[in-house]
Amino acid sequence: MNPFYHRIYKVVRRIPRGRVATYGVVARLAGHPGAARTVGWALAALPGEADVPWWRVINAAGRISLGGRDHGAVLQRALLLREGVKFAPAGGVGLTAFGWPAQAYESAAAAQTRAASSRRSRRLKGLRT
DNA sequence: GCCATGACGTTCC
DNA sequence: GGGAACGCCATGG
Repeated sequence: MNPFYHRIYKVVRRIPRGRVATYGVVARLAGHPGAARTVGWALAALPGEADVPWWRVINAAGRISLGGRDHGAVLQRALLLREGVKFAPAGGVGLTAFGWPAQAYESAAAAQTRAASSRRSRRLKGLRT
């Protein structure tokens, strides 16, 4: 297990129940600001039986990123709901309310609104618009 | 060692 | 408010 992954997992384990953190924040806390993608990679490598609350990690928009990859998105939403995390009608989580650490989202609220969702699909699998 | 890919993020148009 | 581009980092071929 690489130290990077270990750092990431350690940070994720620190996320309190009923709270969520973004990939970017986790990456920052893990000592690798900007390595948000790597966080996703690390979480994707989780066996599932690991003691890491991966479902508490979402993107900066406050949304679940799994999408159509698996049906994991449904599972993740269910797990979060079970912990008391409420989803907005739009399908997003209020990071200013459930984000952890809260101080990391005070100024990030504006950004999340703007970057609600972006070019994911096209660049992801070559799907053109 | 270079190229392509991905559970992301921020900024510009 | 939605879409497109660019940047970052680690992994796999």
